[in-house]
Amino acid sequence: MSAYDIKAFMERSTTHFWKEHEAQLYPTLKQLQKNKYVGSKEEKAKKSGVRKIYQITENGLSVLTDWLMQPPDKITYRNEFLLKLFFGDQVDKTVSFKHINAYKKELSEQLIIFNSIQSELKNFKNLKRKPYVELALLYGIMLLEAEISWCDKASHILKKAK
Amino acid sequence: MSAYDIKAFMERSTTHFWKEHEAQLYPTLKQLQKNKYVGSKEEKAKKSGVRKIYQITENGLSVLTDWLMQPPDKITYRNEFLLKLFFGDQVDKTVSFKHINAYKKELSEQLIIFNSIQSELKNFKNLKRKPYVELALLYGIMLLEAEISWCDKASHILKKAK
DNA sequence: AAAATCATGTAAGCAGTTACATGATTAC
DNA sequence: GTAATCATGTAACTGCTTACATGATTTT
Repeated sequence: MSAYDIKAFMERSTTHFWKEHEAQLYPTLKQLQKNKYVGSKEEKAKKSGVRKIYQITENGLSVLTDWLMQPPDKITYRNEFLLKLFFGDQVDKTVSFKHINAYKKELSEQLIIFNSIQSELKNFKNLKRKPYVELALLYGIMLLEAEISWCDKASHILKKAK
Repeated sequence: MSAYDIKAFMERSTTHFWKEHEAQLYPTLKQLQKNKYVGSKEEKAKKSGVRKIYQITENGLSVLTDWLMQPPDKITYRNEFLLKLFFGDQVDKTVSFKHINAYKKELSEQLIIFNSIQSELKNFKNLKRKPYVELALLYGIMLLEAEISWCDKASHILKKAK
């Protein structure tokens, strides 16, 4: 794939749990090539100039699978929404209600999208990767549902608080 | 509070949704003071040297409350666990099972901790901030429960996948 | 005697973000 | 004609992480 293709692929598939900026993608691929984890060839681009097509090397694949097999690193999780809510006593209570309601709306919209992706996925019968896509999607759906139900409880807690 | 106090406070309270490294804390406070958002005075430290006690200024408080009132920014969410699982087709299926089981174990241990914090919190009767602490804690508990139940479903999906 | 706590920070390197720059083609 | 798509990247800045440095006191 080209950097551009990778970007499009990520936007379609990993965007909800892993994003990269284009400005990070180009130098990263260059670095990977320097380390011989990927090779590249050039093609005529559809509209102008050249497309650089990258392909993983044998060594790159072995490094990748090694990485996939190791337990995931604990990476920093940050939730600005919760941070603001946690210090909600510094502002008027209506502010927290607004934040919760806006958050719930976003979550609900996202859930609709995930549910429709799930329906579409059922039509793909002979996709080898299907169960792995399903897992990630189900994770998204279940977490969204939990967050939505938290929103309702949270509003309730705030309401009865003096 | 001093930088050291802030660090201790964060570890007790915000650690599950916002962490900062000490090495970030010291220069950040310096920057805040330069911008007149905080002032500082020096005290004798308990064990050796001096303690720098920071206090928010009027202007700092007004900037803070303005920030609290604005809807949260969408910050990058990254989940390395899901990323590895998503590409689970590149490695043996047992690898994904292991990842899921290890993840579930971690979540369960965390849930026990959160539940005990929740029990303790009930004893604090006249804490003004209590409902806001409760909200954040409940969020953690509900999300953990959802993730744990996802783990079981995920194992099941993988089991019936060829 | 060693490790943890209290308390301050600096330095170096890597990662992430935003803005900028270029240019053809295609869809509205 | 304007916006979106295809396709590449660079530059400048900001943020994050790891390691290092110092030193007294208290707990194990």
